[in-house]
Amino acid sequence: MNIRQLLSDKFQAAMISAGIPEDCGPVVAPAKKAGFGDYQANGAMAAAKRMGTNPRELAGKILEHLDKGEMIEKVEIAGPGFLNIHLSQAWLAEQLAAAEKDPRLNIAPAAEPQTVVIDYSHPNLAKEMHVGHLRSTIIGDALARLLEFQGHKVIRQNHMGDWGTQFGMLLAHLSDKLENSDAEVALADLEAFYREAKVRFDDEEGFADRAREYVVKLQGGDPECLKLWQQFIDISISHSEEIYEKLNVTLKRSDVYGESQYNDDLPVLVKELLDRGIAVEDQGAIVVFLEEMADKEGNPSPMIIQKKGGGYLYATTDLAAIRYRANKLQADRILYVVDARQSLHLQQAFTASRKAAFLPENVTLEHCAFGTMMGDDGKPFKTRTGGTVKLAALLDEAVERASNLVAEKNPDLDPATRAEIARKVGIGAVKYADLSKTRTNDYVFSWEAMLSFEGNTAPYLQYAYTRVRSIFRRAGVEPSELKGEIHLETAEERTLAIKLCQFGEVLDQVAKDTFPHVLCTYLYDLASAYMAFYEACPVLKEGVSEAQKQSRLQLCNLVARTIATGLDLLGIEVMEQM
RNA sequence: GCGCCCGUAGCUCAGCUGGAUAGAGCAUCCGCCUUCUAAGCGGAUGGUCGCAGGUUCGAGUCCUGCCGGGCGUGCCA
Repeated sequence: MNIRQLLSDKFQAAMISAGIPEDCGPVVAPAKKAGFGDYQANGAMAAAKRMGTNPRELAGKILEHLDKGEMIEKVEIAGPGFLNIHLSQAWLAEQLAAAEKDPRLNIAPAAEPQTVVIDYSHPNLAKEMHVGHLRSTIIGDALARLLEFQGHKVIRQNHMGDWGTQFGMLLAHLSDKLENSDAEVALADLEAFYREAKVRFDDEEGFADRAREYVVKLQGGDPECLKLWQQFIDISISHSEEIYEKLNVTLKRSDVYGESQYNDDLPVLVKELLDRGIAVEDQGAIVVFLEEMADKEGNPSPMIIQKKGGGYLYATTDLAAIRYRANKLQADRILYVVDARQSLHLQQAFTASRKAAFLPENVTLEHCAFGTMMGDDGKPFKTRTGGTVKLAALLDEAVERASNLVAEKNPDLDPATRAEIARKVGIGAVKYADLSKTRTNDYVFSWEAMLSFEGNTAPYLQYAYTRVRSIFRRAGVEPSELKGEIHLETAEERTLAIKLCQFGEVLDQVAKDTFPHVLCTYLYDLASAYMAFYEACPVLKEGVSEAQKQSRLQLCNLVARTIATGLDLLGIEVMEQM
């Protein structure tokens, strides 16, 4: 259920009946301030300007043609031509009752389900996952969950960096190591392994040459070499899986479709582009010149797809991936949850793939860009010594910090429960801190802010959830036993009711714009509205009638379910107590 | 040089297709626990929305120019 859409349709229809051109939108939005109704329609003023008439009069005319239905209680004209919409109390209560009965909270699955490919996480197998992979993994996973909930077919693509010249050095080193141990042991610490290989590559006589031989052998499909490489891949993926597990991320081994998968297609693709005249040789390299992205002087933007020496680049792989996703995977929509700094490269890949007609025109390519994670000092997030922060260490620290706080707030919990709560709170805090910021901006990673548990944080939402659950425990009632109508008597109940009813339109918006922070803001507003309700509207206390109690318990339950569902779509867990 | 992004309260951030008096949280100050978890609630303080023009009934939002910061920019990913 999408209130905004329903109102937009109604007002659009009224505007057309009133003789207003169809391309004048109704501009419906939730009311900006208390006292301006629940929603407002601001389209009359722009329309009046277009038509050269008086906006207030036009607003009145729209009202004459408006079908208020069951939904709208009244509409008032205000100021220069604002239409302040008051929703019907009975209608709101009906919607809540429907949500209460519906496992999906009255959220209908998408009318036209799409196949959505989401490219996210993409760790580099030569290195352990570090903070650089965090945002893509968290944001991508949230989008995957949300689109899936909406009924779309989501295909996760973990475009792992499992190929490239650095593998020569790694395989040469691994080959030596395997004389004394097995791969599992040799690769227990990927970072150390990488460093050792790098040192040998730089310093050891003859090693660099061997590394280069391995590259050639690997690319030539040498079985021994492929076997080594496969072991490397398997163990590296296991490392990533541990992180995904800790992070509560849905990526599985079967979602891995690494760069190497496109190897066979690269020469084919380059040849095809050359044959079709889309790519040309220039200074020894094969280049696609994109006039579509030309600069002021008209110089086309160059995209190299094959190096002078014959090697391929990630641009080549990206083109192959687009073709694969659009055609083999039959995607309607392809999302790239990739660092904003790669914006130009992706634009080039998108433009080139259009130019080459690698995908049907109606298939969209969307760069869901995100900014850099910064430290408290405003510089890219690093360890004290300037090193890369490993994700495993970061997550452990989050849980440990949360554990200390849980122990402080609630010392009576048994150790096992405490550990479980600390895990959910710590991981949730890290994820929520990231998801709640506009993804395109850089963001400051601060333990203090995310674990202060105050304001717009995961623990605040989790706490709101436990408050509801606590009421049910105390009442000795199961949500399924609730009965009677929902009454919206106080201002707090009404505010809460409207918030609850807005869940659907928020999900629609996030699905469309791919900005998870919009969902976070919504959940925070909902939790805040619940906290206010909690203070003002007793549920189990003396003097509360049975009917009122039943009504309020239903509101409580809807809050809990909406928060739990919303957080679940963000990949964050809730708990019964904290 | 060119391109993209950012600049909103002391700090961290919202502000949706241009709309009514620019909003939260943190910090600071003042209140609220014998009753549903105070990881909470209510209130106060705090902003020439980087600067200057322009578009119009109306600009934090759109356009132009400048200032400041970040990132990217032909053979890494």
